[in-house]
Amino acid sequence: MNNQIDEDHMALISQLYPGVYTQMVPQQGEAKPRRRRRKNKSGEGGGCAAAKKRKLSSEQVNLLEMNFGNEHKLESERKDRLASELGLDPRQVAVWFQNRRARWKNKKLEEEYSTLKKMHDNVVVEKCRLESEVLQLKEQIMDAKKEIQRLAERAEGVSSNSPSSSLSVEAVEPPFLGEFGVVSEGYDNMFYAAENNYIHGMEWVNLYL
DNA sequence: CCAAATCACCTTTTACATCA
DNA sequence: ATGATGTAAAAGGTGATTTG
Repeated sequence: MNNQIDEDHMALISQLYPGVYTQMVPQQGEAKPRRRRRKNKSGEGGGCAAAKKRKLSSEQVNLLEMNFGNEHKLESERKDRLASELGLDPRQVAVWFQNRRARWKNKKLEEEYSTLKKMHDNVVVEKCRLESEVLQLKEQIMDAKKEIQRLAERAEGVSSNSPSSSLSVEAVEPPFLGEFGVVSEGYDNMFYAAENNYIHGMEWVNLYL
């Protein structure tokens, strides 16, 4: 791949002549505020030997990770011990732990969010299921109502001289259908709307599972 | 000292452009 | 036309600094 000199060269060109190539790159994503990169203060060509030393070795990181696994907090005694063990400045160890804690917390939050989202999605699915169940039950009630009506009419026809026809719809309906009667006035549209949208709603939800 | 935000730099990936 | 190569920009990762 590219060597360091080439990369520095590229970086320098893009820094000194922003826009030389950018015009060729078409829109695509749209809107991209980007932090411009500043080069080393010690001048581009030079080596600026000392103050660099980025990137810890994998051995160092492994040991740090092990310690972080045991305990996220870092008492100064452990910090100093770790630092000498790793050949690092205690300050570096402290910074590493700070960054690690912050990034661990972020990760944790993301996991928590995705768990909650899954739970929410499941609740939405369950809600749809219950709504369709309500529709089904409502239909059963209507059928039962019709049946009662039918039986009442038949009974009326057979014994019209009977003084007390306890099978009249009015006599049976109030205690049982009363609250549904109220519901059917105001909420019918909602339920039917739910029925009409039911399949679409479910499919939409499934996209997120 | 800590958490949170941000910076600075490095590496990798992506999207094009150019060339053989 | 097509695969290889070069390049800028974007995205991702991480050590370090600043701020409250």
